[in-house]
Amino acid sequence: MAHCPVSAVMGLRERKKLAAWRTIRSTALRLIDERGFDAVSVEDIAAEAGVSRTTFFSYFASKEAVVFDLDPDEVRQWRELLENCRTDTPLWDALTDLALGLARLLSERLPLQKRLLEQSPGLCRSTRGVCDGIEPELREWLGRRCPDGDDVRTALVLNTAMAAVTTAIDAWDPHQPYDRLLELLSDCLRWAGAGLAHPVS
Amino acid sequence: MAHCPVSAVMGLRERKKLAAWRTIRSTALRLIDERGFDAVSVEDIAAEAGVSRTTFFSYFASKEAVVFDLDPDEVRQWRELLENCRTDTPLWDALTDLALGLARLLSERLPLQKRLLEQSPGLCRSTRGVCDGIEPELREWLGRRCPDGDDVRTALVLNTAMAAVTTAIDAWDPHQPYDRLLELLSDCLRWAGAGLAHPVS
DNA sequence: ACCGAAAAGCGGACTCGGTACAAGTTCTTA
DNA sequence: TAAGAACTTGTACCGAGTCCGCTTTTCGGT
Repeated sequence: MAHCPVSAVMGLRERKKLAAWRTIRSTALRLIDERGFDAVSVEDIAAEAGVSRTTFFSYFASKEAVVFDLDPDEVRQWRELLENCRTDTPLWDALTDLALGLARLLSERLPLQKRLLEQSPGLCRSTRGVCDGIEPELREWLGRRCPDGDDVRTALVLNTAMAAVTTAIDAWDPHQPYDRLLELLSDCLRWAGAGLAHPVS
Repeated sequence: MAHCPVSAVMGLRERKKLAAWRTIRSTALRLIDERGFDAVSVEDIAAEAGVSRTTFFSYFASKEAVVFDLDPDEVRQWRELLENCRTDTPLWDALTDLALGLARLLSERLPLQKRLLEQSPGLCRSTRGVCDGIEPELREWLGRRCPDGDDVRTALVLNTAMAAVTTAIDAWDPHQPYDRLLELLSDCLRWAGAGLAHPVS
């Protein structure tokens, strides 16, 4: 089997699993886009995707997760981004680069997610946001990078960076060009980095 | 009836309502403290408080709300804090004062809430946090104070301040003295105000 | 003191998200 | 090819949250 690259890397099982994941997700996004988050039940999604409700929950931990979870490919790329991150640049610059890199990575999915958020009140009230999925790994990365730093300060840096990213995504209108989002991200991170107590620079 | 101060201000109806609110809330906090958030159902709370499940939901919009909602008295004091806020001090200083004032206001309830959060995984995953209840009014206050400011920057200031407060509350151990929390709040707001890109000052 | 209106409380039925489990099916691997 | 792991499925169950029709309590005017 060594001559067949795909099945050498991924067995049939894994390939089917990924396919099912993507079928469920795309089905869900389509239905939610059509009817709104609250008007689509997990049953509907499962039925339309040709799986059982049980199976849906074996792929996604919650109904919101099907909107916000990252594709395994995206997770892989995000991990690469984290690993290839230079360690000699100042921390805040590194975080800014990561945020912009992530935004480029998600350029396909983010506009849709933004649209769904806007037209689904139930989704806004949800625990999760567009970029919450990456937080645990980012937190771990930060801990590795600042092993002997003040824990409170490290947590503050992370939470503030997340707040800046959230603010930028919030402020962005999905009808605007994607570059506008990158601009907002860059602005928000620069402002937060420079200090909100100072006047605009 | 004008000679009776209490019933002049609040009719029997209102007084009963407030009493019921406080009964439900204190019952809920006691049960949750004893058994943990996830092991107490709304039924349990309602039964123990001597009301029906329906009535519970007429007082609190969700199960989490019974933990996080502010007492009407606290809301009143918080509004006074907002109104009496000086308009000549720099914005970030005003926000810092508000945060510290709020923390003093909630000194009774916050340690308990923090304890409940620590021992109830279901509560952590919740949409709401300890200080989310005040956000809408704070946002409105901020809009009134900066009517002609850049919307994105204003949103960033608010979100960052909230992140700083959340970080401080997170970092605080309820077994520590309450002054330690005020210290953490002050530190986090100072750091965020000075800019996370700068070294510690 | 009484009456009609408004507000609050109640029980019950319902929807839906999420979990547990036991059985069946499909892939892997030795 | 057979044992066994991984995946799917139906069913039953729990609890949060909503809706509705009904009764009880409070309020304002007479």
